[in-house]
Amino acid sequence: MNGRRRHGSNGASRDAERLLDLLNSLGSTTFRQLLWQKSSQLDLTYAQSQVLFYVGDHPGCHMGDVAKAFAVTLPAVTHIVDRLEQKHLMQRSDHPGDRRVCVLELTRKGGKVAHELQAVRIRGLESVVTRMSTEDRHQVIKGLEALVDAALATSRRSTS
Amino acid sequence: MNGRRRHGSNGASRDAERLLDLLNSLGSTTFRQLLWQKSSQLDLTYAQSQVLFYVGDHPGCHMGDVAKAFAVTLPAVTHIVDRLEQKHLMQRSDHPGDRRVCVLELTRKGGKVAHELQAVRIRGLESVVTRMSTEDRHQVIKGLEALVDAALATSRRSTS
DNA sequence: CACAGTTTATTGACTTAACTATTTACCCGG
DNA sequence: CCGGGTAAATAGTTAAGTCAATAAACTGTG
Repeated sequence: MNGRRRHGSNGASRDAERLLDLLNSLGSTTFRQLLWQKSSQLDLTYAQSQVLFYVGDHPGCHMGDVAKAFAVTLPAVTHIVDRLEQKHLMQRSDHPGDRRVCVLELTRKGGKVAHELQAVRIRGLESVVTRMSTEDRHQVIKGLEALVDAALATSRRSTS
Repeated sequence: MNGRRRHGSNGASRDAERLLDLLNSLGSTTFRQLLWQKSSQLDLTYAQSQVLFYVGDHPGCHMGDVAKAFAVTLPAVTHIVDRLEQKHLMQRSDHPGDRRVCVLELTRKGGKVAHELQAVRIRGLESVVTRMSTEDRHQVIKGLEALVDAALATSRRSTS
């Protein structure tokens, strides 16, 4: 059924195009504002918020871990952590056993801010999700899971 | 079937959380590299590529249109267009009938670069999409369409 | 132990991109 | 012709990213 299946690449190409369009819409104005408007109100830039969340989820991580997670160089991380430390949201500590490395942790205040920010982001998404049917929600979640899996598999293959 | 449907908001909240996770994965390293690595090879930053694509899709647009599309201020657009013009990828022209406005267009070279970049992006996504089942592809596309629609509806409501 | 090499992070100098506030140029309505 | 509003540019600042060089500490070999 459903003729025209000889070249899978033809369908894949059209799907890829459509998907690119959708991802662009997603990355654009509407969504970014929905998810990040609160950050600027708290005097946090996008990059600072990202690092705040990462360290919140990975307490005890090193500078290099952050750099790898966001695919930026170490000096970039140094600057961002400097600023988060100035705002008393994050703390560098010594690593016992290797005095070269920094151990990163959120301060109590940092934890509170991260939590609050996450709550706002979820509420923003909720206001969108409640406009969707149960079916559509299920579809987008399942679909994105498959997409992310496929992307990870692809990148693993190409980097190994 | 599938009890626990009394408060829709409970399910919506969990869906929103899951969705946020997925969107974060999408925005992170893997995907950004897949879609934007070629830009830096061509000495184009993320912002410059975005504006290049926008003007390619909207020839004859004004500076203010670009600013609105990306939700940035006009001075930001001025600088980016300056740089694209230096690289001979874009051109400002006079608007006949209103000499305040700039009319933007890609040069022939700019059109070529935009086309090439788009092709690379699609190929990158193809390499991911071909790892997905037909069903999953359909699901993610349909799901994202619903999500984008819902987001646009939400933002229209909140800004009006 | 000593010394060479590697790894981890910081510093400095530079570019790009964003902002606010201000200025310039122009259109339009009285 | 003059004032109000709009489109873009300019000036000055901050943030984030790059590369290159440096500092400090671990590691492993002679």
